[in-house]
This record gives sequence, structure tokens and C-alpha cells, in this order.
Amino acid sequence: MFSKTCEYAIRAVLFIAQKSEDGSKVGIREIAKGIDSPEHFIAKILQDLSRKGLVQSQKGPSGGFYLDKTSLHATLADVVRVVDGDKIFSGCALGLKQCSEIKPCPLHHEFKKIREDILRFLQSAKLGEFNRQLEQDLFFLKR
Amino acid sequence: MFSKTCEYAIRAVLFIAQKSEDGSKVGIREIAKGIDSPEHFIAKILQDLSRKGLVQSQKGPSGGFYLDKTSLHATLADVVRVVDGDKIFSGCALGLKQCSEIKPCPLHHEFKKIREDILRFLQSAKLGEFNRQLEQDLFFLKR
DNA sequence: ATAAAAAAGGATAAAAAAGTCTTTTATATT
DNA sequence: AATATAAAAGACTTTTTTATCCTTTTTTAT
Ligand code: FES
Ligand code: FES
Repeated sequence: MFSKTCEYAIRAVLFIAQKSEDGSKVGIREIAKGIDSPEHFIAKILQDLSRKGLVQSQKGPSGGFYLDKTSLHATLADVVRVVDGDKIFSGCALGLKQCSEIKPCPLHHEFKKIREDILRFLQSAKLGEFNRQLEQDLFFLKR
Repeated sequence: MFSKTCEYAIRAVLFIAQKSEDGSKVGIREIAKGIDSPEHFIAKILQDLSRKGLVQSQKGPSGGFYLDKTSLHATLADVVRVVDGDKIFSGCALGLKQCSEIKPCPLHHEFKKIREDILRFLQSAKLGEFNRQLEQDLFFLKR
């Protein structure tokens, strides 16, 4: 569904959202531990998200990653789009060069609905909205 | 969503279903052209599907690939499972080691529904059932 | 000023996926 | 029986994805 990079990215972003809700910042090491990902790899990914403005970062002692107001209201769809592009939202399920209503592949009609469901959900899910459940151990970012 | 291998596999199988409906067989070259895939690559994929019994093949002159009665009633889900495993049906959307109802990731509840939709459709779709629409150019396997 | 902490950046390595090429085996036709 | 045809098999290459390592830059606290 998502690339591994994207899976890590989402987990990291949600972790940062939760840990930085109070205005503090969280370092790479803690993030990597918190989502059980390779430290250097997630560092790379966050560099990227940071350049694209989806997470904020500060160098130096007591620095780290955090989400500002704007980022807290970004959606999972934004993260997915930045990392994986929009193949999942608009690409053909069977890999035809482009998905098309007038020359559809055999899966088109059904998968269109499914893609819309996915998009609808990812677009409605704001990065900050899982904090409470994460806090209360109703949701997990590693196992 | 699917691996490239799986996309080709599905397209090939549906192509074979259509072309062999009348009992004839269809060769690799024609299949590769018909679904616009690399010839040797699809050959390899079909080898695999053939070993697993999802398509039938015959060597030698006037040989080729075809689907027997049983295979015509196999489903897209069978193909996907053979090629991509069942990660898409039961894996965690965020890559947690296993998807779990009691320790769910933040996407679990929504993605569970989506996965079920996907499974429902793929399981209901028999390989032979697209022949008519393919014949009538209502569906396409290449572009 | 200086040392320490932390992210940024670049280079490389390892693994997996995608794709190609060559040889072997089976079989239908002659 | 000989031949031509077509898939099966296996070895190999390339590309992409995933992961690691090391150096540099920035920032803060002392
Ligand atoms: S054409 Fe394949 S999903 Fe639209
Ligand atoms: S735990 Fe992630 S999808 Fe079920």
C-alpha cells in the first residue's frame, strides 16, 4: 500500500505530533526508538519532510523535531503525497500508463471507489488528531 | 498497491482468459504484446503461475498458455495472493509487525474496512468474468 | 570563546525488485 | 526419426528501495 519510507514517515510524524504537543522538541534517537525504525533512515526521511515544511526542526542543544500549528493541521494525505507521490490516489491499479474513465482497466470501476475511500480518510485525518489516543495507549506506533 | 509483477500477472491472466476462451492457446509473444509488458519478464511470471496451477501451459508447436475450467473460476484474489502474498489483505498499513485489533495503529480501524472492500472485490472477481467486456472494448489491458 | 548537542548533507552499501539473456526440455508436425 | 516450435529453467544485470556511515553546519549552554 505505502512504501516502507512512507510507513515510517507517517509513524514518525504522528509520534512527533504527540511528543511535541506541549511545545517541546523530540530528537531523532527518541523518535527512532518510539516508532522502532532505523535511526539513520528516519533521519533522512525527516530531513525531507522538514525541507518540504511538513515538520519543523531546530538544530543545536535542546533542539529536535516538532510540529507547528500549520503542520498539526496538515493531513496524512499531505505526508503520503510528499513521500510516495499520488500514485495511490490516481494511478491505475493494474499499472496502465494512466487511469482513465474512458479506457478503463478491468479493475477501474471498483478501485476508483476504493481509492476515493482512501483519499477521503487520509485527507480528513489531521496529524494532531491522534495524540489523545496515542497518549491513552489506544493506538500504537510500534509493536 | 500491487507490485509491478502482480500488475502484469493480473493483466496477463485476464488476457489469457479472454484469448483462450474458445479452447485455443496463446503464446508469450502475443501475451506480452497484448498487455504491453516485457516479454521475458512476463514469461517468468507465468512460469510461476503455471507451477502454482493458476494458469495452464503446453510446450511445443501450437502450444501456449490457457486457462482450464478450474482456473477460469479462480479469483483475482488468488492471483494476488500467489504473487504478492497476503500483505495487502492482512498486513498493517503502517508496517507494524502485525496488524492487531487489540494493539492497533492509528490507521487500523479505517484501513480494516478498506482492506475488506479490496478483499471482497478481488475474491468475488473470477478470472473468466471480464472476457465479454474485453472483447467489446469496454475494458483495456494496455494503453 | 568554547564545548556539546543536534540536525543537514553526502557518499556508500546492502537487499529487493524488475528486467534480460541463454540454454534446456517437451511435443506436435513432418 | 528429424525438425521446428514453444514453454521451462536458470544465470545474470540493472534499477530501485532500504539502510548505514561519516562529515559538516548550526545552535545552545557553559
Ligand atoms: S484504469 Fe486502471 S484503475 Fe483506472
Ligand atoms: S494495526 Fe495497522 S492496520 Fe491494523
